[in-house]
Amino acid sequence: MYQQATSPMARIWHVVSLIPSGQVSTYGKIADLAGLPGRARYVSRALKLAPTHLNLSWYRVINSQGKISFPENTANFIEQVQLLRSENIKVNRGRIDLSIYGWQPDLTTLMFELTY
DNA sequence: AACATGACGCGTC
DNA sequence: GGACGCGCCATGT
Repeated sequence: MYQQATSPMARIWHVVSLIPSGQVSTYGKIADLAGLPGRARYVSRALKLAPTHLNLSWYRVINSQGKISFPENTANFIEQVQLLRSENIKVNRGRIDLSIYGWQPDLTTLMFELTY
């Protein structure tokens, strides 16, 4: 908002770290909040490249259709389902109800946490 | 330099 | 819902 103090990827990681437990967000929404509208694909790349020491809750990010983006029957898919369910999120065939679990960041969060 | 590839999104049919 | 097409752009070949 005042300057690009951090790299685009670092901003993405930051935003993802703000998603509360038990809730999910989407690639596109994360991109918007990170100041990268239209860059959903970049978010997926950022998650893949995220250093493990960040302990990022990558599994809280799904696609805009409310579905897990990994193909079913892949290790990643299985793991994501387990992690989501461990936070009491209902997952049916890779689908999550965004109207129930979708993260709705409030103004306070945006103003005090996203002042790049 | 040129082309292909994504943990994507959106409009259209 | 599903299947395309197109936009997006950093990376890899």
